[in-house]
Amino acid sequence: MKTNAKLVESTADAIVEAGFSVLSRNPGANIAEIASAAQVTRATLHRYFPSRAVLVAELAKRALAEMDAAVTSACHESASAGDVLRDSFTALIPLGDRHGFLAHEHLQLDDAIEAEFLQLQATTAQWIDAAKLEGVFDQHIPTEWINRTYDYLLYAAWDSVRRQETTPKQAAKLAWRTLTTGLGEAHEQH
Amino acid sequence: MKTNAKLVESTADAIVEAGFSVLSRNPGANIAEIASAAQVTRATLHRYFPSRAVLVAELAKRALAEMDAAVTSACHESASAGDVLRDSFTALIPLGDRHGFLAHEHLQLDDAIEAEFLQLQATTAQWIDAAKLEGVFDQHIPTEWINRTYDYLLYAAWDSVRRQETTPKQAAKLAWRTLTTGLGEAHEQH
DNA sequence: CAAACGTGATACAAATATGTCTCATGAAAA
DNA sequence: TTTTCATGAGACATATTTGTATCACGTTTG
Repeated sequence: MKTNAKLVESTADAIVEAGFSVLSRNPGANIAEIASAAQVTRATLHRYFPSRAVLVAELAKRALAEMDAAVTSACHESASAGDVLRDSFTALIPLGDRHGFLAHEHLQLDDAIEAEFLQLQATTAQWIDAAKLEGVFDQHIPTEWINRTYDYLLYAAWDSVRRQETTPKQAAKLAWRTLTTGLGEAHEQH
Repeated sequence: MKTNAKLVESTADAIVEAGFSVLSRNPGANIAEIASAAQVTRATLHRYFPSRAVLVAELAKRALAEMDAAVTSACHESASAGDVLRDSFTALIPLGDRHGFLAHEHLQLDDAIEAEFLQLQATTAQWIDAAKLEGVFDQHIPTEWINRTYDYLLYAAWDSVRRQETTPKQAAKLAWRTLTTGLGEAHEQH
C-alpha cells in the first residue's frame, strides 16, 4: 500500500469529505468531480464505493450520525432546553455541509435513515416547545416557524463562515442572537 | 393550433413555471421531468427551448427580472429604507422558487445576468446600511450578516408557505418580525 | 373544405455519466 | 529482495440524458 493501514481509512474519508463538499454545493455533480475533489481517480472511488447510490447512502448515514451525536452531546451537557438548543445549534454549524447535503440531495432514502431524519426533526420540535415554556421563545409563535428559522439560520451561519464573512464563533453568536431575540417574548413592541 | 394564439404563450409559460417549480426543488432534474410537470412532451419543450442551457438561461433571466421588478416597485412606493426592505421582502416571498433556482442551480451565467445579480445584492446591502441609520438594525451587526439573514429568512418564509405551515401573509409577518426584532437595536440585553 | 399549425408519439443519434476490467507503477511489508 | 497492495491510467461497455427528425392527428383559420 502507499503508506500504511491508516491511509486506507483516510482515502475513504477523503472521498466522503469530498462528497459532502461537492454535493452540498452542487447536488447534481458527477462522480468524476467528487473523485477529483478527493484527489483520487474515478477507479479508486469505485473501489471504495461501488456505485453512486452506495456513496450517497453512506454520506446520508454519516451526516445523520454526526448531527445526531452533536445534538445528543448537547442534551447531556446542557441544563435547560434553551441551552440544549443553543449548544446543538453551535455544534451543528460546522456540519453545515452535512445539513446542506441532506437538505438538497434528492435521496431515495433508506427507510431507517428516513425514520432517523424525522426523529431528529421531531426532537428539535420538542426542545423548542420546552424552550417556549422556559420563556426563551414567544409562546404565540408557531413552533413550525421557530423550527424553520432554526434550520435556516443554522445554514445561514455556516454559509457566512464558508464565505469568510465571519468566524465560526461570531456566526454562532450572531445567529443565536438573531434567533432568540427575534423570536423571544416581546418586550416593547407596539 | 390547439386553441388560440394566447395558448401558445401559455405553453411556453407553463414550461417556464414548471422549470422553476422542478428545478428549485431538484436542480439535477432532467428535461423529461420538467416537460412532464408542464404537461407537454419533451419534443414540445424542445420546440420552445432548443436546449437545456437555453431554458436555464431564460429562467435565470426571468427570475432576475421579476425579483428586480419587485424590489424596484418597493423602492418607489416606500418612504424609508426600512419600508423598502420590508416591502421588497414581502414581495419577494412568493418568488421563492425563483430565488431558490438562482441560488441552487449551478449556472454558468451570462456575464450580463451575473452583473445584474451582483447589482441586486449590492442594492440590498445599501438599503440595509441606510436602514441601520434609521435605527431599524443594530449598527454593530455586520451588514453581511443582516444580508444573509434577510436572504435565508426570505427563503424560510417561502418554504413555510409551500409546506402550508403558514399563509403568505403570516409568513411575511413572522419573518419580518424575526429579522427586525432579531437584528434591531438592543433594548434590554444583559 | 383545405391549408396551416401545434402537439403527441416514436424512432434515432449524439453526448454524458456510470460502472467494470486490466495492466503498470511505486511504496510498504515480509 | 521479493511479495503484497493501493493506486493511476486508460480502454471498454452500458445506461442515462439530451437533442433531432419524422409522421399522424386534431384543431383553428381562411
